[in-house]
Amino acid sequence: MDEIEYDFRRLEEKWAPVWEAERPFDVDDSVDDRPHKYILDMFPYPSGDLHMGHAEVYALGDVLARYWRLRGCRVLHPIGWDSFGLPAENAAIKRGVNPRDWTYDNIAQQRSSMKRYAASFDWSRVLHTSDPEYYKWNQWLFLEMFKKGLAYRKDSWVNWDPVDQTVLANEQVLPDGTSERSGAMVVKKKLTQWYFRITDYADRLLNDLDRLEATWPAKVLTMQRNWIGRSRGAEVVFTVEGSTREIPVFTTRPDTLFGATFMVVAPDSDLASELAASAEPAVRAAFAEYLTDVQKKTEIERQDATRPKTGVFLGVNAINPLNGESVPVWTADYVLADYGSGAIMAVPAHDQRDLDFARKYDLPVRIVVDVASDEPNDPAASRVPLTGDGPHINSGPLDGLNKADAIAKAIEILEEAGTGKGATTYRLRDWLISRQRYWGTPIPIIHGEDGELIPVPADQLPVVLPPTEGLDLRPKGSSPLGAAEDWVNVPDPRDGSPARRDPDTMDTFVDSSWYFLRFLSPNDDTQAFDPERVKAWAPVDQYVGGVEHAILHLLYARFITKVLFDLGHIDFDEPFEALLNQGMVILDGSKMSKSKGNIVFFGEELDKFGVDAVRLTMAFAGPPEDDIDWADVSVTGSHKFLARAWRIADDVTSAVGADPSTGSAALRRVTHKLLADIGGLVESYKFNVVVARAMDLVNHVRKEIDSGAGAADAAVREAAEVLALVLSMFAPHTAEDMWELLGHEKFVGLQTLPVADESLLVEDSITAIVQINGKVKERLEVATDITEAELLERATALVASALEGKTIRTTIVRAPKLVNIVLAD
RNA sequence: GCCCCAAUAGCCCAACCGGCAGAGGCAGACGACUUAAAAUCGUCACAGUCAGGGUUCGAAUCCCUGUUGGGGCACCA
Repeated sequence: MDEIEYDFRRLEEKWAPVWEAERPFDVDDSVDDRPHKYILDMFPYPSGDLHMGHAEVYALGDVLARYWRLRGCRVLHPIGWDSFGLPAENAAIKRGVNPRDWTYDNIAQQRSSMKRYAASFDWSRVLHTSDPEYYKWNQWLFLEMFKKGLAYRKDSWVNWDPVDQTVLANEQVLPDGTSERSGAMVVKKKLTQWYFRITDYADRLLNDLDRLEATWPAKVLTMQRNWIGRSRGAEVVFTVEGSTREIPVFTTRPDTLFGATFMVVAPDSDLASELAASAEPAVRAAFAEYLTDVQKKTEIERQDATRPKTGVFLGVNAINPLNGESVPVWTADYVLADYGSGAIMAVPAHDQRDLDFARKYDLPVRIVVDVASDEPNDPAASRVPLTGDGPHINSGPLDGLNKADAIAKAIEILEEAGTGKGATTYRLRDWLISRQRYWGTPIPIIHGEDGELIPVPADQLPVVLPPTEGLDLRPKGSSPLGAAEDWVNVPDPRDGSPARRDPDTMDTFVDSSWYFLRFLSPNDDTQAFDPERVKAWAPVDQYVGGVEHAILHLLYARFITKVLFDLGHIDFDEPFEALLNQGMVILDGSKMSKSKGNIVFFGEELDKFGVDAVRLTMAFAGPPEDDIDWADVSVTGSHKFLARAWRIADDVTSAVGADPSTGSAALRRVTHKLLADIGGLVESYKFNVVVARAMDLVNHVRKEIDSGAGAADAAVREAAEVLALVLSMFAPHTAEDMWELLGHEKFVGLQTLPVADESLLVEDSITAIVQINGKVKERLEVATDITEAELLERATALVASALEGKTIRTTIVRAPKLVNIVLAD
């Protein structure tokens, strides 16, 4: 008797070298008419070794990649590294090593862990965003955008991280006002920086989310919609009294123009300074003092909506273009300089913030919408503004109209008079992409002595980072590259006169916003991506990654895709057809962290239970989007199941090709039911259910072998083969070995899943239930094609005693499953 | 404060269109094998679906209210 037992170490050592040598999952550029599927897992950042979060995402992504291969598709499943970024640089500074060495050492470690984990990646097309061969095309992309005016410089208030000593994009500042990277409280600084004009794409980025409704998580769609934050309304131009100076305001409620009793300008806006400058000295002093106060406030203080309103009168009045009324102009920090025009008309009767301010400074409150209510409607007394709908009053031409009609009418009047127009604004701001740090893609711009911005000529790309030798990488508020004299001083491409390179590097989110295209032709040194390959593979059919990128990375990738579409480089404008966000791996109800000491180590889990058991556990723990509490799952249980499955393949004694129709029909039904259901289950991400069904099949086969048809039955072989195929998605070593035990040639992962035989699924009898008043009373075996009349007759006969003396009010018959007899009371 | 999602056995989770609450696993009890243990194999038990109301012949499933947990947004005019 064969004494070999299931031993995950033996299987890993047996199969890893075979896959490494034969590369079954590499995809070449040959033409192939199978359907193509591009399955992409978010590529990792190389900080240390892989952790349990990686273990989850790469297990689940691989289930999908391997599933589509079993379905006969040609699958592209690449991997690479998002290897530029601050952590590398900070770690390098701390340890005195080169950020490049630190990064590539970590990549080497992660790469070997990833290979051990046996995800079916195409290892022939690995890319690292920190390779000049990659970032050359990042620079190309930047210049494409620069030429179209989509990359530009402006002087503005920016988010400054005082720890990392660099600017941050709005998306990198957390709601509490801290930096998502360093955790430091972000401060505002006025600096000239590079931006991408993402706001030009706000409408499309918002509207196109509708197309992703069925295939992206609702949560991500909501977050993106909130982030873009479109508001429709009107721009209304007020004029400063006794001057020609104009104050444009944005409002969503132009219908309440007659209720505007004052105006508010953001204190940190240019407009406020200008207005104050021409005011009398007392006002100037008061403004200066207020501005200083405001700028001392942290973001978190400023954003606290419950904070009492403060402000200063600017000493001027402005004329309401609709009714000619003169209203005072104030400045207050509840108005933001960088939203709308940085100024508002205040309608205290119908807006909470304006009402709070009016009450504080005793400004008039005028009701212009007659909101129906039983309570007395007096916002000035109740402190509650009237935000409902109703006929307008005190509003001249708008009187009697409801909200929607009054808004339309107000815009019409403004447009006719040339004092305003319908307008839309967004919460989304332009994407600030320059960073004052070393380890990133150099911005390929040369600053001429005359201040001109000159693109680095295409034949001089890439602009390669200078060596770190002699550079001080410590954060100091300006890019370390500026000190690399040999690098930064270059001849002006126009005439050879002295010029300087732009010393900043790009936000690493630029790198990751198009990497999915580079995977299609990673070694092409003539272009960023090959249009033929793009046509064959893109867009990505299935993207898999963490919800932490719900806004940042996904919004940027969508934006860049639309830019590339507009520039004619690609013919689609959404990068990711479907998105799966996996949850986190946690421990004992909380996030794993070094400081809490509650960490499960990736390598240790693999050592203890084996790669296959860990991967299977990731899939089996629950719905993929839920968090997995490692304390709640049993990797041992997974291991036991795999051993049980493997032994079945070992037990099979029938020959390859044995005709299953001669075998156990009951077992065949279970096997084929799984085959029939597996597609729907995997495609709706119910991997845990697939595993449960595979366990069920194992239980049935075991029973059949031990106390049924026996190991030689052909249906047992059929079930074992299906098991090997299904398990290849979760447990590649075990499945490959089972496939071999069953007498087949490698590779199980390149096989096609058999189609379910429908005729085996048809049951000829079923258990019908008999209810009285909706309560189950009896069960009976009936033919599946029983008629309603016959079913009712048999059911009635069965419960005859219970019906005695009762009046039947009605009967519900759902043949062949159910009869419900409803009695009159 | 506003919006969204969830709640099923001791635990993790299933349940197609409203039709017998249970597919699977963990933990548990018992048995077989064993000198014994582990491994293995087998058997068993356990909830009426967060609470309350409604619709329906019939509700875990649909509707309303609330509780708890999670997430998002939050001075964006």
